[in-house]
Amino acid sequence: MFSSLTEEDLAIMNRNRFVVNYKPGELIYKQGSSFTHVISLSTGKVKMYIEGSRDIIIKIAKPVELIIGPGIYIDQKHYNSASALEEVNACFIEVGDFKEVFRRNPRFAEEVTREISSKGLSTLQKMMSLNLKQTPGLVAEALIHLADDVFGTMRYKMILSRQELADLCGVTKESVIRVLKDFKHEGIIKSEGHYIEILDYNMIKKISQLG
Amino acid sequence: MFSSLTEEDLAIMNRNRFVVNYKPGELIYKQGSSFTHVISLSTGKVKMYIEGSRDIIIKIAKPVELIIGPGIYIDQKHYNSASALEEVNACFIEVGDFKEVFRRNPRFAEEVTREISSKGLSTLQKMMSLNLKQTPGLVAEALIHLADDVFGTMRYKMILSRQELADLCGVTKESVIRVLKDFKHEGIIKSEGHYIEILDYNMIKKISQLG
DNA sequence: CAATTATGTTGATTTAAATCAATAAGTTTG
DNA sequence: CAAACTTATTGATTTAAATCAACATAATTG
Repeated sequence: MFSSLTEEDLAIMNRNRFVVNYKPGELIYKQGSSFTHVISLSTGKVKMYIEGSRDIIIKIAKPVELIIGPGIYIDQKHYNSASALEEVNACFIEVGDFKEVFRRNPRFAEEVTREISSKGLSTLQKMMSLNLKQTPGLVAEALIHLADDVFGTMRYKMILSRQELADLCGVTKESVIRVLKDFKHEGIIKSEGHYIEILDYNMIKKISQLG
Repeated sequence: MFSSLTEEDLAIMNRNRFVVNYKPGELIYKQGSSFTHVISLSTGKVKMYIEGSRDIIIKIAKPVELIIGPGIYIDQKHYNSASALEEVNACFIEVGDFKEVFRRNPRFAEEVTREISSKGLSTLQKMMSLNLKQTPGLVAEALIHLADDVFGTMRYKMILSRQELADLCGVTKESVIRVLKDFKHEGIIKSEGHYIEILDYNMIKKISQLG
């Protein structure tokens, strides 16, 4: 992802680096708190969410991903919260060290800017969906995000509670449940135990796109 | 805004710089098109909007503001459209020249990253509002944006049509009209001709915050 | 393993806002 | 300046989804 890093650059970022282990459900950082470290997610999936009058899950981050937000060059605050969905190992790099490399290495600076932009854009596009699509489209979109981006398979263990799935869709848990039921009856998805399987990918894609 | 620029930096950006004049209503650039220039808005207000199944106005840009989006370091595409609300003069800087300075001057790079992050964050926060607030709160928020950020006065000429105001609030024009009527009856705002005046700023702020 | 608590499901009701439809007020132009 | 057209306003109706309330299932714990 950051192909431009030299040995020296890496040495700088390793100076104060440390690793932390989180248990499922534990908070990694909280919206509004000080943005002191860039986090490289080594193992385990992470719930990235914005807290407002209700929570909105913007994405499920998976290894190996750099967790960095717009606050790093604004006011050094976090603009979302992150919590572990599974056992997580995360590598913390001091913002000061990170910024030092940013200044040393212009190509890295470009890559970082692209990374921040790219994450911001994905979040924005998610929020656009929440505004434009209705419930079935939103649930379809969430199920596709999980299949394509998070698990990489059509069948996966639903590690989110119904409430969390609702937060990912930006609707109430009752609405999600009803739509899932419909999808099941229409043979688009299957669910057994905690597993969900997308049976008709084309159909669910279509529902997601039509909104 | 970009205090770090040296004479040499400016010379690079001036190499291919040119100015364009737009009449009210004219399109400055279109979502999806190639992001070839960073734009410095010299005079006139600009409507920044995202086109989807319906338009959403993300903000009204005013002079002197740098118009730059996340696409510059992703795929060199525009992720929104911009059109002139008034007569506009805009200064075009080639993306190549801009990026050259970004690489030359690390402090400028930081400032640019902050600028892109900051714009992205504002847009995101607007979209969050659209999701969480209901119509009166959204209309209040839009009126405040115009008063505080765009015009800097409590009384201003409403240069947006009702449809555009609706697009700024993320609701239908009928809904906007009804809420404006309510605000008027409650003595929160006044309108004569094309002018709007906020009479009770505290109240409208409260409505905006409560949602 | 029974009891308690949390999570999930279903149906009934309410509600906010969109849509639909008709009319009014402004603008533009031949 | 009247006709044609666009934009704004108002009221009636529909609709999607939230809320509310009851119950079921699963998970946890003494």
